[in-house]
Amino acid sequence: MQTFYEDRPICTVDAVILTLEDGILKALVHRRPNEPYKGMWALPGGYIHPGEDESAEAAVSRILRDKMGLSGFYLEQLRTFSGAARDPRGWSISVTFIALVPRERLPEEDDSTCLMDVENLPALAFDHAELIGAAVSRLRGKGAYSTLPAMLLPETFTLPELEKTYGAVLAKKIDHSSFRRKLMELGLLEETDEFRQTGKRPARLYRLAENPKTVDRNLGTV
Amino acid sequence: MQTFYEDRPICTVDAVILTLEDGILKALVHRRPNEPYKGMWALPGGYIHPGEDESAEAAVSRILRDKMGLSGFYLEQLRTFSGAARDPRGWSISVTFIALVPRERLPEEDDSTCLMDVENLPALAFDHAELIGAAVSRLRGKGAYSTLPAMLLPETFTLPELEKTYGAVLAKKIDHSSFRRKLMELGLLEETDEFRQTGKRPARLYRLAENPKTVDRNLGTV
DNA sequence: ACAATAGTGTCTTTAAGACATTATTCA
DNA sequence: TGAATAATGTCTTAAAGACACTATTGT
Repeated sequence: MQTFYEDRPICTVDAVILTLEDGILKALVHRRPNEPYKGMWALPGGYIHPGEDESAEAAVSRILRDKMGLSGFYLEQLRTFSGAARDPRGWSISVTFIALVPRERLPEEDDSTCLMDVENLPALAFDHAELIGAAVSRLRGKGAYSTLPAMLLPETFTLPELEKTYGAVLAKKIDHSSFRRKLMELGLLEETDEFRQTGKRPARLYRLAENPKTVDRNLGTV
Repeated sequence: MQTFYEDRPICTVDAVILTLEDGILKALVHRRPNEPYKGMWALPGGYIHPGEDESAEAAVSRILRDKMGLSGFYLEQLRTFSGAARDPRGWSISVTFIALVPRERLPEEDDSTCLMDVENLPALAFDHAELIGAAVSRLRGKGAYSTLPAMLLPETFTLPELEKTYGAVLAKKIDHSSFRRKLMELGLLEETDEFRQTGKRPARLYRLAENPKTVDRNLGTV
């Protein structure tokens, strides 16, 4: 019976869930409960269910919802990894996605779920370390020219928080004067009349303006 | 027997082959010789052959080589389209690629092969019009910040040719003074000591410097 | 000589970057 | 009142954009 499958690849989706914890960009991994790579850290993912899923996007949404109750987060297709070598079960395709989720919406860490510093990954199952690398590159590349990093924050946030987020994502120091200036000139933010106090002086809360996400100006200054 | 396949999607690759003809950005399409959509214009593509192909990239390379003798061109993964609705044969995945090929390396047009102006597409099979749209957006987006458009030209080219190419890809007028200045300052080009005469004064031929393809400065001025 | 195309020079505007200053809170 | 964090102002530098000019060819 297995032979009937030989000419159709195994089709899976995987998600690189990125978040920010203590100013560090981290990826969510879980211990694989089954073979292959049983017990190893791996990205959340699973088979596409043609009977159930409208598309690969729908498949990954279903899996993240069912496995960890996530919904309403930023999701974008990264790219598709494929080949005979990447999965011992056979020739496989993984349509891979990036999810950006604020830390507080992710589950707590336990024996089977962990947030790994993307700069310091252990050995992972399959080619999952490569997938995380590709996701981080994409986020860094787009980050300086879009409001993508803001997807790592809750709906409202202060400018210092946003600045720190860009700093962590782009791995560089942000000049807050130019940063604010650009955000304001481009109309990327919407002011709220609330404030949040983390340190001394309270900071105003903002939310993203609905309009565009990608801009033509570099938001991450050196 | 068909039933055994039900839980594995159909896996195909498709290529959006873009080229420049008479200053117009065009995509290569061919008439489908078989059902479904027999006789309709469609992108070149085909099934992944797990026994034969190392990866989806290898599959699309094989198909373009076998179907039209193409090799050694610029190829990059665009994204993966998937779902139950896009192919009447069943739930399918198309790993889609962009190929940039100089016009003279493509076959002549005939009854079954045609170059279509990407701004003016007829009805195409499957979701192929959408795939072309996505490819053009990607090229336009990356084009202003990389030497990607140069992949539409032969190995050596003149600066006026390159300028026209950027103009066609980005659909805007290029200021040749700034354009030259940026290319030179960034060291993107390598001078040859040959010239080509198309109009009056002969123009020097350049080739791309091997180094980087993506830069941090906007090469396409208004 | 002149039309046409290739290539250069220079000025203005705009964005980026650096850094100093003012403002508001808590202890 | 002073330490800490939030927010603004201003000057310098660099890139983008506009446009005029010079250079080299064929007719």
